This record gives sequence, C-alpha cells and structure tokens, in this order.
Amino acid sequence: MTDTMIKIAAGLERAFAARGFAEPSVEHLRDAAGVSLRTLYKYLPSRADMVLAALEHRHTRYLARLFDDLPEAPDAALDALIDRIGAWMARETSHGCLFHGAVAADPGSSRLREMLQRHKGEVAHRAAAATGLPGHETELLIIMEGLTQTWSLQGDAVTGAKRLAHSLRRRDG
Amino acid sequence: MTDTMIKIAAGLERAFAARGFAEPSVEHLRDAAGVSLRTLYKYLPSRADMVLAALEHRHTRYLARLFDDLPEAPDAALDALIDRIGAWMARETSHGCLFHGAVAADPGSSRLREMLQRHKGEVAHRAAAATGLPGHETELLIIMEGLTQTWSLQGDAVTGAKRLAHSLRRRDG
DNA sequence: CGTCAGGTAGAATGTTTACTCTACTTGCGT
DNA sequence: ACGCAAGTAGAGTAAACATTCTACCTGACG
Repeated sequence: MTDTMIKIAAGLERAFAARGFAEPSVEHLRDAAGVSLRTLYKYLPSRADMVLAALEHRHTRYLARLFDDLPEAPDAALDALIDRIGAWMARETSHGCLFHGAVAADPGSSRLREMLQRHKGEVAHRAAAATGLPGHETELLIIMEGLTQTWSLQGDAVTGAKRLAHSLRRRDG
Repeated sequence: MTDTMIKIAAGLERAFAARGFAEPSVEHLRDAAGVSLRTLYKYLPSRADMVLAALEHRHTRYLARLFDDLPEAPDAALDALIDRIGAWMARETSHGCLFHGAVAADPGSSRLREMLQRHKGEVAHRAAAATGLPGHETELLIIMEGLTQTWSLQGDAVTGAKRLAHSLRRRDG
C-alpha cells in the first residue's frame, strides 16, 4: 500500500529529475515507477498528480539530506549546509531546482505554486534556525537559491556562497 | 525581413514567458507572433527553433534593461542594478528565469544549455564590470540568481540582495 | 501591366499521448 | 478451499499536436 506508493514516488522523482517535465510520457513514467499502468493511475489519477507526488517525495528527501545531523555550532552548520547543497547538486541535479522547473514548465498550476512556496518556506525557516541566523531568512534563501542556480555555471559557486553567508554574521542586520 | 523576424521573436518571447514551454502549441505561438503558420515555419523551421529565438530576443532585451545608462559610481550602480532586477521581475516574469525554465523543460537540449551558459556568463561579466567588483563575478551572479528565484517568494528580497551585495565591498575577497 | 518576393488562411497528415478497459495472476486471512 | 485486495500485461480510443501542402492575396519595381 504505502510501500507501493513510495516506490512509485521515488521512481517518478528520478524520471522527472533526469528528463524534465515535458518529455517523459506516462508510459516512460510507468517504467521508471516499476509498476503497471493500471496501478500507477490507481494511485495517481492524472499526470499532474504524478508531478505532485514526485515533488512531495523530493521535498522530504531534500530536507533530510540538508538538515539531518547538522553540526550544532552555528558557523560549522552554515558551512556544512552549503557544502551539502553542493553535494546535492553534484549527485542529484546538475541543472537547477526541480520545484522551480516544475512551475516553469506549467506556470498555470496553482497546486504547483503552493508546493513551491511551501517547500522554499520550510527550507528557509530551517536554514535560519540551524545556523543561528533568525532575521536573515531572506538572505539565506537568496544565497541557497543562487548557489543552486549557479552551481553548474561557475566552478567556485560553493566557496562564493560561503563567503556571502559568513558576511551575514558580521553585524549590520 | 528582419522586421518580421523581430516581430515573431518578440511574440514568441511573450508567449513562452506567460505560459511556459510545455503548454503553448505551435498554433498558439502563431497567434502570439501575429503571423501565419507558413511564415512562422519559414523563419523558424521547428518548435525548438522557436524557443531558441524567443530566448535570443529576451537576452538582448534583458541586457539592455539591466545595463543601459547605469550610474557610473560603483555603489549607485550596484543599487540600481538590483532595483532593476526587481522591476524586471515585477513587470516581466513573476516566476523565475526564462532560461533556466527552458533548460528545465527540456534538459536534453545542448543548444539550450549553451544558450543558458552564454546568457549568464555575459550577465555576470557585465555586472562585475559595471559595479567595480571584478573578482566577484561568482558572488554577484549568486546574488542576482538568488534574487530572481526568491523574488516571488519573499517580499523583501530586493533589500536582502542589496545588503548581501554591499557586503562584497567590505574587504575580505 | 506584369511579375515576383513575401505574405495570409487554413485543410490534411501522421504521429504521439493521456487515459481507459478487458482479461489474467498472485498472495493472504479465515 | 475460497474470495478478495492488489497487482500485471497490454490493446484500444479519442484528442492534440507538429509539420506540410494547396491555394490565394498584395504591393513595390522595372
């Protein structure tokens, strides 16, 4: 039951991350999910639902990967966070954020937009808490988003992001 | 000749910006371009070419909008640049960067990726030059990208970006 | 006046796609 | 042993879409 759902969501996430949101047909999504067409539609009655499920799965995976077992010391947490984003980009998506990609592919969907808002909101909130920088949510989000978008374009994006992030602690907030 | 081409490219840019890259059919693109199907295909023999042409048009428009008549004083230029990005977001695209969106919609296209690279490279280069911050291309790009992605999510993204940008000038590069 | 480049309108074609339906299988609790 | 919940395999359907083709218009120039 929930087992099958997780398997489906994980497969869909992989498929959309690898080939974008426009290209993969439902038949290809079925192969990626490792399940029959019937079952796929039983859990997710439309292609749009498949996109949502993939993003939901990625959301929890992303949060876990960034925030689980982060160092307690604020400065160390900040560095670790940025390193982890770099590692995530290297392993999972060389090209940009999947949530923004989904919204860009279908800007008309309000469900997608709500999902994006919720995802980024939670990331920003937890980043500010973990690094001891409340009141700097916006700047932190700018740096994280900037790093994500820039990673594949500039080799030294991670060190640039760290420099920016540490400047937040030198009083002027 | 070139006149028609510009009209087509402008229309296509508008269409893709408003409705994303997946949804609009070629018939809809024809309407947006204000030209017959025949003529559209004469100038741009495939839908992929239409995407490329739209991005090319946006590229020149974006550069002009950000960098034309920028103040000469570095600090004023920096503020103006960030304000202009905010204004661009307000007027042109509430949701993210069109180039990243195009790549996300079709990650397999190397032509799109080259276009993205070229676009961002030129933006970063000109930003560093105009603000008197050579050696900070990467950090500037992170801030600009971060602002672009964050603009619709956090109300105070522009002031956050300014704070980050000015921290670049306080020696530590 | 004729012609030719460059345009319009829109029908036709063939493929692709999301989604549905039919028929069959398998493991588990009682 | 039975029945049922949950799955597989894959053919069928109706619409949408990218691309091509036919036929016609228009205005500037020699």
